[in-house]
Amino acid sequence: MKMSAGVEWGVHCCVVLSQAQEPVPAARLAEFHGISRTYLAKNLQQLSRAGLVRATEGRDGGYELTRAASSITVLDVVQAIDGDQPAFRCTEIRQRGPLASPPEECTRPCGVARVMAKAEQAWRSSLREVSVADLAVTVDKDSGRTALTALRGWLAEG
Amino acid sequence: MKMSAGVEWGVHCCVVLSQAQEPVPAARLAEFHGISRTYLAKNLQQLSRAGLVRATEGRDGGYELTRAASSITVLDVVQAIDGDQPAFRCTEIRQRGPLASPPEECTRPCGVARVMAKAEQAWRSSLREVSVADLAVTVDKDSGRTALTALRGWLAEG
DNA sequence: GCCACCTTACTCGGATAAGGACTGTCCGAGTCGCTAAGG
DNA sequence: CCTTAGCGACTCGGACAGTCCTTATCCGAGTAAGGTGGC
Repeated sequence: MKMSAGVEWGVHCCVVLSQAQEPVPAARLAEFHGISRTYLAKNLQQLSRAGLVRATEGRDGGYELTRAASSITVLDVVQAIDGDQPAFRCTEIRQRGPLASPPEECTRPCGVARVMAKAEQAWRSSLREVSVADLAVTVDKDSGRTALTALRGWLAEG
Repeated sequence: MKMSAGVEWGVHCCVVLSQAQEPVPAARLAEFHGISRTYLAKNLQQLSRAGLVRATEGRDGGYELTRAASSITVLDVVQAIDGDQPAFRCTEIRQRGPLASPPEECTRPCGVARVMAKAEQAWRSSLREVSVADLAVTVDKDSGRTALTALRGWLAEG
């Protein structure tokens, strides 16, 4: 099981955008993180489709958050980039083979699927508890309260 | 994010093995579930490497659980087949770019990685709470208390 | 001096290749049970 | 009748292709700002 690498970029980009007062171009976000400009664009498109960020075209355009960073959860970003389909997909093998369960007994999901679904529910709940704004605070604390100030300064340079 | 399809097979196979009194060949497990015989063998090998099942060669050989079904958790099976690496892998992008964090500030994992790790911890905890024996009971209940009896009868046929 | 238009440069978006992982398959090495011959 | 050697068949294990998804990249359509010319 592997999560898309773009998720990490997307989350960090949202943290950066939470500190910006104006649209930030994708190229600038890529430069800040030292990552591929073209591929990051693809991930930002997914954030845009999910409605987390708004894209402004033309000169002085770029990306900006569509709502307050405190109301964007990490789960929102993960699902926007990595998809919202569950990791475990039941293929209903209980209905196959010589002792297949008859369809009338299969009104509820398979027992295995229920266990997996519950675990993923716990995973999503944990990610839902943390917002982009929370992350920004955490990152700032880890740096000794200097990261956000430096970030805002760097953004103003552009 | 997608979990290997073999996980579903592995869990169901463990439930079957929990009802067996003698080794069950891979071919028979595949027949029971109506799935590919050759590919299932690959997944069973992973269960064997993880020490969850024991393989007996030669005639009347096959697979059997190495310990009580009540002490084999769903998490054990998932990690045996899908790997035990975390879904989220931090690439430390905080240490890249023009405002890279100096290494001396990076003694703790990145804030984003910590959130992801906590969520996966919750996911693993949920899977750890359910054993293969629990699953067998669940499957039996869903079938109106007929599945396990039928399964044991089918196994005895061989 | 003010307004309208045009040019320009910059932005995103979707369509297009390369790589890697998962899926699926095969055949060979090893082992156990059965059989048959001998004592 | 019991022991033992040989045989046969069955088992798993690792090595080998096919296919899908993720990763990575490019170029074109659209847009807003800024400059320029006219009024």
